[in-house]
Amino acid sequence: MNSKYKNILDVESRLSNSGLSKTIFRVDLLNLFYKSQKSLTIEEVLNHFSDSINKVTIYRALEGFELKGLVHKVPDRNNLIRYSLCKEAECDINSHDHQHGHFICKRCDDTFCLEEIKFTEDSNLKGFYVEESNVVLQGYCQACYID
Amino acid sequence: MNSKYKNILDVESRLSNSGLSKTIFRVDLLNLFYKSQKSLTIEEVLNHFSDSINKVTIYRALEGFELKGLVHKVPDRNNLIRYSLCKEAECDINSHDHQHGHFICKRCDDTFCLEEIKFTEDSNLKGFYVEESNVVLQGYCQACYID
DNA sequence: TTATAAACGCAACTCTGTTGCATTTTTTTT
DNA sequence: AAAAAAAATGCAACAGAGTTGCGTTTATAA
Repeated sequence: MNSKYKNILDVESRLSNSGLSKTIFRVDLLNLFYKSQKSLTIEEVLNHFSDSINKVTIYRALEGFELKGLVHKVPDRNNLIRYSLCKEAECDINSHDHQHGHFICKRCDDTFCLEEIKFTEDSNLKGFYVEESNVVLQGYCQACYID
Repeated sequence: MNSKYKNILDVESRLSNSGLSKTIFRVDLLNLFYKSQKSLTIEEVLNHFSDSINKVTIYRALEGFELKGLVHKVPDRNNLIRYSLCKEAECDINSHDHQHGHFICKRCDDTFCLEEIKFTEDSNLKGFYVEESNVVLQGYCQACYID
């Protein structure tokens, strides 16, 4: 059993367990996130499917994935909707729990999840009830940092 | 000399020192940020001026303010353009230097700057050249947290 | 296999933000 | 203080991301 096949199995069970239909497109879409291991905008998803999928379908699929705890929105330099895969241990249908950071590249505009960066909540924060925390770094990623 | 008058003087000199024209609108706009001490969207600015100012003028004024280091963009829950006042000590025409955090309320969608939250850069971050860092917290602000 | 529910595609639409250009206001120069 | 130059403003038209409604198709449950 190769890793690709295993991947698809995992993906299908994640969809089923979340109460989402296992359509060809949704399996491929979730697999795309697993394979690319990066955050994606709607446009990037559209390009990957060579415009064979309607953009509305993409918006709705990702909206559904987010609701079920499969993906989460990440900040985007151009204020676009951008999603990243959730860790199975952190999120589910009931709640998202993200403590990791994000890095936004100022040149390629990509957003990366940084699992090694954790922000520990300061419960002394007066007047704010904090549910999620998120560190956003900006700069240049390896590919774009040529001085 | 009351505080309001003093405020306007400061505002006018900040505009002049930045090489911006002291138009009635721009003085009022910068003053609005000083007085309200919160982040503002274009819509909120439009409402404040009761639509007497063209939206294009607001976009361009804030774009200019940002370029000169007077205001900075802050994350917005609805992916809108949202600005907050810069500290004089931190930013100028040459560069923005923000180390403070932001809190986004999930109910009123407001964004607050949290000066008490600092994120210290981790220079061990492999493969990323970090220029700016920003902590984004989400939850409920005091006004909206009614359990 | 049929009934029910979820997902999809299309078209039209809303909304935020942008661009070009003519006009006005501010600042600089003489 | 007047003229010239530069910056700011308003209008209209536009661009692009994201949304909504609805009829059709596909998947799931009975």
